[in-house]
Amino acid sequence: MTTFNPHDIPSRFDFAEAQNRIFQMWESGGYFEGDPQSEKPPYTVVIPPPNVTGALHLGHALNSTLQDTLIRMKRMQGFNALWMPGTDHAGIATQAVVERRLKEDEGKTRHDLGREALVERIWKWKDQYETRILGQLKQIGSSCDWKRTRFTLDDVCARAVRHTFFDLFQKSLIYRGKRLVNWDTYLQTTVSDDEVFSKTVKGQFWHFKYPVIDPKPGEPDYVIVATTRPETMLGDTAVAVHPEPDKALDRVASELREKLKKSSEAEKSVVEAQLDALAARRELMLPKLEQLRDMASDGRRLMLPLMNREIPLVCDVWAKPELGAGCVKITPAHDPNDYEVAKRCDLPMINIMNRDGTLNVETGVYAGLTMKQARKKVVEELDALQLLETVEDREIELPQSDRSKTPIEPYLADQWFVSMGKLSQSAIDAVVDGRVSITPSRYERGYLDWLGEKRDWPVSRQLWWGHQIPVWTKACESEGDVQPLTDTILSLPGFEKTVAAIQLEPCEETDAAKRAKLELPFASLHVCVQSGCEDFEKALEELGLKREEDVLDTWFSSALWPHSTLGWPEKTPELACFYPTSTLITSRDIISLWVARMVLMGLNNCGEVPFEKVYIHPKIQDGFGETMSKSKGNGIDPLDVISKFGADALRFGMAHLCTETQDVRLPVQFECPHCQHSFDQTKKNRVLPKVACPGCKKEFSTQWAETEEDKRLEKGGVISERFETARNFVNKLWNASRFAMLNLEGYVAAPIAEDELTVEDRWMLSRLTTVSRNVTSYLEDFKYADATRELYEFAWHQFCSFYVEMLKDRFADEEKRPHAQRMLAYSLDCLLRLLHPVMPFITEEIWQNLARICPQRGWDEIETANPCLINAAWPQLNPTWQDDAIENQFALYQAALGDLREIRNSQNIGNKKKVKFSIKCTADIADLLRPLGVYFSRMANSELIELGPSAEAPETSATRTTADMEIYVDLDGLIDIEAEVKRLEKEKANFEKSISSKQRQLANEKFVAAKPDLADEIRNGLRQAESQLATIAESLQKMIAKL
RNA sequence: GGGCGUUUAGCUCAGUUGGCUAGAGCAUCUCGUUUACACCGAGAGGGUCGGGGGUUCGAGUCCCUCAACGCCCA
Repeated sequence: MTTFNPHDIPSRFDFAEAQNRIFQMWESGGYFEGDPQSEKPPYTVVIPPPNVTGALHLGHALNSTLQDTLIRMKRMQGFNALWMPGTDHAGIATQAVVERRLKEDEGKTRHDLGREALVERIWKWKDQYETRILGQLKQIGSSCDWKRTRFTLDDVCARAVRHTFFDLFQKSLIYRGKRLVNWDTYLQTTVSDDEVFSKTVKGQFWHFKYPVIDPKPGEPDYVIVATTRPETMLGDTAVAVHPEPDKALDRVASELREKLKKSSEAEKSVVEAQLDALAARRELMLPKLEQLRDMASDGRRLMLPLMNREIPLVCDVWAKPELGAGCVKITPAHDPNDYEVAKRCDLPMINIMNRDGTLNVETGVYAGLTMKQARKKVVEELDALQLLETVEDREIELPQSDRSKTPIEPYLADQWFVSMGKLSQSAIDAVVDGRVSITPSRYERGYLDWLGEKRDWPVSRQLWWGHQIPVWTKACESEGDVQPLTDTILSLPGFEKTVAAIQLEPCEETDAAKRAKLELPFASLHVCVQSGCEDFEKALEELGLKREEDVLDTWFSSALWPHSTLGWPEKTPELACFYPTSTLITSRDIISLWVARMVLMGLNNCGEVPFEKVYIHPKIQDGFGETMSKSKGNGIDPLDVISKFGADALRFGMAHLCTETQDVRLPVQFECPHCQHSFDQTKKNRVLPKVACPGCKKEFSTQWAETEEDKRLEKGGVISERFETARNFVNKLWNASRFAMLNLEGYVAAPIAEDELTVEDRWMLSRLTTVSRNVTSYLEDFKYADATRELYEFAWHQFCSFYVEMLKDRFADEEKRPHAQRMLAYSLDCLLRLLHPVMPFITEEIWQNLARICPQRGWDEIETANPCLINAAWPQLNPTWQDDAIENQFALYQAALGDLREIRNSQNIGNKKKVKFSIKCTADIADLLRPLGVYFSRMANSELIELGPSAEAPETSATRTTADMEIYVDLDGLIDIEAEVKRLEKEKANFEKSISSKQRQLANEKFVAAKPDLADEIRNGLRQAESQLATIAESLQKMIAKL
């Protein structure tokens, strides 16, 4: 072992060198590992698995920092801590990225490649990004149990998914049915609602006439319907009118009147005009609307043009009497609202579209046309038939797929659903009765509301990347086929209830004749097979059953994450030890998508909630309040921040900004790679392929660089100066420790003698006690910003600025030195422990350096320091050290020092010039100040000449008055009278302001009566302030006389 | 359209149950290299708390309202 010389410690912490070394030391030492056999109480956190779509950004860095801080504290507190890492296969997102690349690079679609080859490519992508993501997490310092890293599509998770699916299938909580889904015709898949965004585009509103069949006298020959999508009329199965047009119009009118009451002046006229129009419409239209209603009730039918299909006129509340002609065409298979109408009115649903977005055989001569072509043809032909009434221009909301950026078509498809009634209720109960708590509690409501809807969860996705649904299906042409097939399956070798489960799905079309016409089977037989029964699967296939091609929604596997990662359904020691987990830390946008589903799946599969606490952390925004994302160009890579400021600074900065109510706003800067100059990103420059540095004028490239020329430029970093404060703090801590080690030479371990404790020692112990208690409870309550603020203030402005400064004098004194060294070692030791969860690297580095100089430390009992800080004990100081009297005593000294320094500054006295000063105060105060008097010299280069009631102001002096004392600084030959007059005048004004405010309050009889105690306090304060003002006025007089 | 949140110093944020002159970091200005640290030290200037109204002896804090911004759900 080389000898350790503290003089060799550099004045900067070389984080780039240290981080990897320290991380490897932790990892190889097994410190990250949770031990299922441990006697210690478990504490478990599962990571929200990042998507393997791409690299991590600062939002992940925040998320990881918070989890790591918590798990590190718990580990130090003696828990058997486990932070379970992993990544998510992210179904559609990942497949879309790889498909897009395939298209761009090779001009191929997934169909050119085939399922197997595409999935293979996605695995390659996954491996590449997973490595990168896990690397990023490690760089941040995440103390996950990396050996347990899981992936939502790996074998362990796959078994859990299959087991869950089988269980739900068997309980009939999974079923197949037809539903209207968001269909992406480009990716040929359904997309979930949250993957759909609306775009406002200019469109048209066509009004068509549908002839009435056999109108009675007085009835119109046709009704008028309006649509923004004419081609859908091919699938119309009804026209609806409102059942109570009168009441409906009344309701609209009363809503408008409500709105009018709330309207600002500007809006009022608009609303009034709407009301007038409504009244006029009522006058004109109501009889016609009522007539239509009566026709519908009477069973009048319409002839759907072009298709020449008879369709009914029905009554339904979806029709809006306040709009158009009051009639609405119903296309159940291609509009969500119409779909609901069809269910209410028992209407047929005609699917007119193929999977690729072209029209199908149901449309007859239109089959094969695209939607766009069909629209043109339909309009032209209706026009030719003189059935086109009018066309209006109108802005329409067009739903688009977030993934492919193409329009969404509502589409009726076979889908697997999870029945949510019971499952949702179990998750609602868990939060209501407090088995799961959500912090901040305001997020509970969204969770409960969402679950309360109990909408069934469509889980099939027409993708290739994911868990393929483990169901084999065969259609039974007739009723007679069902039993034999069932019997055959039941008699297959290996059939057991634990291996396979059967569901019979009768055809929705109950009319046998119609089924025959549409070539529909009588029923479908579904067999769900457990994992590990390949032979049985084969046997099914030999019977002609085909496996479902769809895969499961990615959230299905994520929902199992807390128990699937621990090996469920096997009864593993891990599951027994670490489930339920302790805390989940995540962001608010996936509370319903993920958190709620984990709760209900955890309850279903394990009978216990998956976690006790959920902490929802803020979101990261840029300086403009916009969410960061790579696609906007304002995204910051955590690695850029780490390479510039270090992982500890990134972490500290993140935690420091993590307050309860606010999102984190982080102004984003470019950093010039040529001159390191950094400058703000603007909405303009953040999307450019290259940017010129305003400092050195040289250009650098950005993530948008595409041309070879641009790519040749050096790439500029994207960072935020928000982390400077944290970096400075790291440096401060580093140097304070360096100083400590430089002064710990000759340290001899021994218990700290209480009778040797000085006032400042006891102050430090009191502070340490309070700070460690506060930091502990802040972190337990997820108040990260409060915890870091407390640590920052304490470490910098108390430990460094006062305690360490004061120790300098004591180190110089051979006699006092050993005690001072023990105190310093002890308090630094404690500070390092407290800071470790937030700043693990630098604290570990200092800890190990410190151990080389003082391997044994302690208070009354001396112990050999733990080899690593990562699993050293969390500080638990003796609460009796907390001492208000000592802290007040110290505050007196700090107040006097502050005044001294201010006088020196305002008098422009150079640091090297020593001044003399006196303090006039009571004998009691003097006793309190005396032990600290010696430090005025070091801290303000000032010598305390006299202290006590008899102190007097020298002939030429500057004066400062506090509640407890008057400070006279002897400025013989130095005084700047004008400056002193100015300062005193300002001081006087302040006091006058304060006095008059107090007087005003005391003159308020009601206040004095209501709060006598507070009034007394103010009265005292007033007396003091008045006496101080008198002193100031006197000094001011004297000064003015000298002018 | 509904819900939640935010608006405090040039910037990023604190501000407990309403109560004495509203705090911090960065930035700015002044002074300063004394045995850790210029990624440092000392000090100063700077805000009437988004607008309006109300409750109260007293409002950044409670209530109403308007406005802007952000997120979630329709």
